[in-house]
Amino acid sequence: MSAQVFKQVPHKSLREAALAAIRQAISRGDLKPGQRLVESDIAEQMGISRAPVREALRQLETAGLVVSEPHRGTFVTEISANDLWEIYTLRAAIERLAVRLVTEKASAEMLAQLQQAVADMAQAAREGDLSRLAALDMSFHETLCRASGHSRLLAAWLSMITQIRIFIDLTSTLYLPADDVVRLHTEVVEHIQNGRAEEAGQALARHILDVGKHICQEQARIQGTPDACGS
Amino acid sequence: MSAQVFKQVPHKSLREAALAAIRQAISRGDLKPGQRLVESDIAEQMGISRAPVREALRQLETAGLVVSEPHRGTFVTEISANDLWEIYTLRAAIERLAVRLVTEKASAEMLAQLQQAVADMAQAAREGDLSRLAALDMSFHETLCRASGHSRLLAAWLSMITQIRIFIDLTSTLYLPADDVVRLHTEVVEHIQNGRAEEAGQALARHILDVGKHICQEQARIQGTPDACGS
DNA sequence: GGATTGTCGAATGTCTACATTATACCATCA
DNA sequence: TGATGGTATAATGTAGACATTCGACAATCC
Repeated sequence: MSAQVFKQVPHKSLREAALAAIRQAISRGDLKPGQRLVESDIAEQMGISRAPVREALRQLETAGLVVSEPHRGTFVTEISANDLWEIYTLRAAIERLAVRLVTEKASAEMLAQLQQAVADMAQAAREGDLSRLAALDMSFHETLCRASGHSRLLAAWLSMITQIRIFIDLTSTLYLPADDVVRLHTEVVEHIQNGRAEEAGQALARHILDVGKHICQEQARIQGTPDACGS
Repeated sequence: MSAQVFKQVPHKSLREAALAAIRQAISRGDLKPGQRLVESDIAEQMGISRAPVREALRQLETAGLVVSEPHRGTFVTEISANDLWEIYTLRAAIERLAVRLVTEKASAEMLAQLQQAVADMAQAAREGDLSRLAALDMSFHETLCRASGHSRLLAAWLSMITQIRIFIDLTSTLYLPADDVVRLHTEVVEHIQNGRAEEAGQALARHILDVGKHICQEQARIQGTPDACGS
C-alpha cells in the first residue's frame, strides 16, 4: 500500500450534521434551558426531513443535553443547583484520575505544555485580563484530560463541561481571586513534576470542588432553591 | 379526586421497547461483540418498522454499546484490553467518590445494609459458593453507588458495568481468592464506619484496580494483544 | 359559577416508499 | 494470473404520509 497522501473525505450524514448543529445551538445559548424543541421546525429550518432530526435528538437525550417526554416533546435540559453539584463532584473525581495518570507518565513534552499554560495564566493575572485567565484555566484542565491518554475520561469530561456551559459562561467569569487561581494550578504542576500523584490529585480536586461550590451557591441563589451543594 | 383505584397504564413507546430488548440481547450475550445488527431484521423480528429501531440504535450508540459506520451498519461494540483498562480506572475513580460521599453521610441504615452485604459474602466464602460470592460482590458495589445519592454517578457506574458485562460474566468468576475478596470489603466498611473517607476510597480503588488488572491481562491473553493495562 | 365533558389543533410516534451507498461477484483485459 | 472495472444486491439514509396522543379551549350540566 502506498503512503498516505489523501485525507479521508468527511462523509457526514444529515443526522450527524443535525446533531452537531443542535448541540452547538444549545451550547452557544441560542436554545435556552427548558425551551421546547419542535422536530418539524428544526427540520424545516435545516431543509431536511424529520427522521435525521429525531435521531439526533435521541442521541442528545442519551447524552443528557435534552429530555424527552412521550407525545409532549423534547426540551433543553434544565440544570438545578443539585445537578451542578453532581457534575462538579464527578468532574473532580475524573480529573483526579487524569492528573494521576499524567503524573505516572510524566513525559517532558507534556510537562512543558502544562508549565507553559500556567505561565500564560500568571501573565494574564498580572495584566488583569480576567476573561483570558478564565479561558486559560479551562484550557489547562482540558490539556490535562487529553494528556491522560484516556479516551473515556476525556469524553466524560467534555460531556460534563458542555452541560455546565449550558448555564455558565466559564470563559468569562472567575469564581476565585486571580492570584489564587494561578497559585493552585502552579501547585498542581509542581506535584506532577515531583511525581507526587496523590498530592497533585488532591490539590486539583480541592480546587475544582471549591469553584463548584461557588457556582452551586450562585445557581441556588438565582433559582431561589435551598443550597443543596453538599460539603 | 377519588381514591387511587387504577394502576397507571405502562406507556412504553416502541422505541423504548426496542431499546430495552436490544440492550438486553447484547447484555445477555445473544448478540456477540462485533456482530452486525441489521435494522430490518430486528424490526421484522419485533414486528415493528425500522424507525423506532433506528432511534434505539442511536441511543445505544451514544451509550457506547454499539458502533455505527455510515452506510455500512451498526455493530455490537468490541472491547479491547485497553478499553477494559479505561473502564476499570474510571470505575475505580467513580467508586472512590461514591464511598467518600457515603462515608460523609454515614446513615445507620446504609451502614447496616453494607455490613449485611459483607456478612453474606463471608458466609458464601465459608460455604465455598464462589458464584454467589461474585454476585454479592457486584451487589455490594451497586449498593454503594446507589447509597451515594448521586444520580449521575450511579448512571455512569451502571453504564460501565453493562459494558464490562458484554464481555465478562462478572457473576460467575472471581479474580481473587475468596478470602481476599471478603477481607477487602470488610476493610472498606470499617473505614466507612470510622468516618475515614480517604482511606475507604483508597482501599476500594486499589481493590477495583487489582481486579481490573487481572481481567485486562486475561483479555489481552485471549486476544493475543500486548498487555496494555497501565500500572 | 365551578366542574366536567367534548372537540380541535398541533406535535410526536410510526409506517412505507424511495434514494443512496457499500460490498460481493463476475466479466474483461493486459 | 492478477488487476481493473462494471453490475447486482442488500442494507442504510432520507423523505413524506398517516396514526396517535396531548393540551387547550369551548360547550354543557349541575
